[in-house]
Amino acid sequence: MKARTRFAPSPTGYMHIGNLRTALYEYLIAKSSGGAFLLRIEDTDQKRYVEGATEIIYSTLKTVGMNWDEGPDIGGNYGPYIQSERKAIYAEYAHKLVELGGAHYCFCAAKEETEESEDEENAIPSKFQDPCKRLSLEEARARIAAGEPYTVRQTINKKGKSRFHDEVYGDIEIDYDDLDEGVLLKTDGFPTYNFANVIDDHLMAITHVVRGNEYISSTPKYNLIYEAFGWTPPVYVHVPQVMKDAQHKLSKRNGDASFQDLVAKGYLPAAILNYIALLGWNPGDDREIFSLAELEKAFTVERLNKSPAIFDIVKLTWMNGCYIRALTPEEFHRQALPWYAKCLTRKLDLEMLSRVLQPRIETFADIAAQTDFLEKMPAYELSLYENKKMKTDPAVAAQALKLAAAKLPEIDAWNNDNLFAGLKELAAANGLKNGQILYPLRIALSGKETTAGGATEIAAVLGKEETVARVKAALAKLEG
RNA sequence: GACCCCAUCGUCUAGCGGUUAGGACAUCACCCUUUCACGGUGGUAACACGAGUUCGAGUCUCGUUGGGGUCGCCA
Repeated sequence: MKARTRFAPSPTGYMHIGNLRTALYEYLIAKSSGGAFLLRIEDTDQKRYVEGATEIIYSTLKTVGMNWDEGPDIGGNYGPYIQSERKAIYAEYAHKLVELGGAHYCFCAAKEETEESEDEENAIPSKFQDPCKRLSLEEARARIAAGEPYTVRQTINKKGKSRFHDEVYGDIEIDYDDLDEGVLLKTDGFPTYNFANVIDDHLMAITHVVRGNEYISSTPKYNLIYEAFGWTPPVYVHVPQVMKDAQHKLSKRNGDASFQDLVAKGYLPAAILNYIALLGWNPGDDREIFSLAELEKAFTVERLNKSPAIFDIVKLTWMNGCYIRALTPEEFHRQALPWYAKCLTRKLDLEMLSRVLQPRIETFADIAAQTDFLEKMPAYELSLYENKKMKTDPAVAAQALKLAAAKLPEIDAWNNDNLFAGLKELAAANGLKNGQILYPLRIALSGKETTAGGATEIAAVLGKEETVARVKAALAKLEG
């Protein structure tokens, strides 16, 4: 069976990780069955609309390669795909639902927005009992005709248990008495999510509804609407939350990273996508590295998990390192260039630098910390030359650097292999261990005990002139 | 508060009645090595608790505890 799924975000700002993961599962369900993945913009709350949010949604999906088959920008046979353009459709179905007995007109004033009072947490919400339910249809229509503002509110008269099946959570049973008669069509004529999602999913022939498990409790209400219209509900796939820690879910309000933030921090879109796929899903074997195409092949809803998963930036970082190392050297260099531009102005052998950095960094943001000494030689203590393992101290360093200062200008083909061979030879000729010459040289060139790359690699990146200058400066410091 | 959901190493997870409870990240040790990193080897580390069912329970049932969610003219 070819599945039709939809990603239906509301344009309220950035794209958060949990959202993207939901989109991914929707995409995978559709694609693994040879079906269609569509994009629908849920902008029925004009108060929350954020300028540019739709573009973020488009660009995020495109960046990770999740292309949609139908959507606001490309159209399709079930449009329009922006809810604000479907207002008339919802009104039509809302009135029809009233006639079918699944809803009623309501003239109650909107519930006032509760101030953030200190006892808000202690307040016990009670089920709303709508007095308008007793109004006759004629009476209600007369008031509407008279221009009175109204809403369409769901009518729930059923008794007993509502049951539905969820692909992840299994069979769920909720008492009809526990369901709220929520507003379906607002005073402004826009539908609420509770109504629009049912109408659209049916009209757009959606077969699988994938959404956060916070919707489990209200799913029976949606089923009642499907039922009233005589429609078949979709297959439900409720997915667990993506958490920041055991208590809090990942959210922008807590300052948690969005997809855009992660990319800006030097994470590769493919790595982010791979990581979040595994937050709540696993292939059943030990594989962890998946491209989107590979996920399409391996994905099945049966292997979706039902417990919440904590987003672990440390593991994402490791995975990003895997993706960075898997890049071709040319591609790595191309992607590193803008990061170099941010922190380096000196003339350096950047291609050599890329070769040094690629196996050592986990995110592109690591570049700055790994290269700061290249830009400007930092101040350092003479005691840095003291190293037991390398058998060096300031005296050995002075001797080694003096030899190096004489040797380095003679090296013409300035590359790592030549430098290393030359200095190794120099050490042997003078009865020194490799480390006794290379370790002091690194200090002289970097002012650091440890660096990405060895002494000769740093020299290769710095170039002959700067290398010789730094060695001379170090000698002066040692003898000073 | 009512209702719903969840519960294996610190984290992501495998496990679908019989396992020395496996893998990955992190962490520790060692090896490799011009330091670092990569890579390799090995170690520490988990079935929330209590009853039941069963010859046998991480796996099934019930309860307890803990956590999350819903109860908006937000989605």
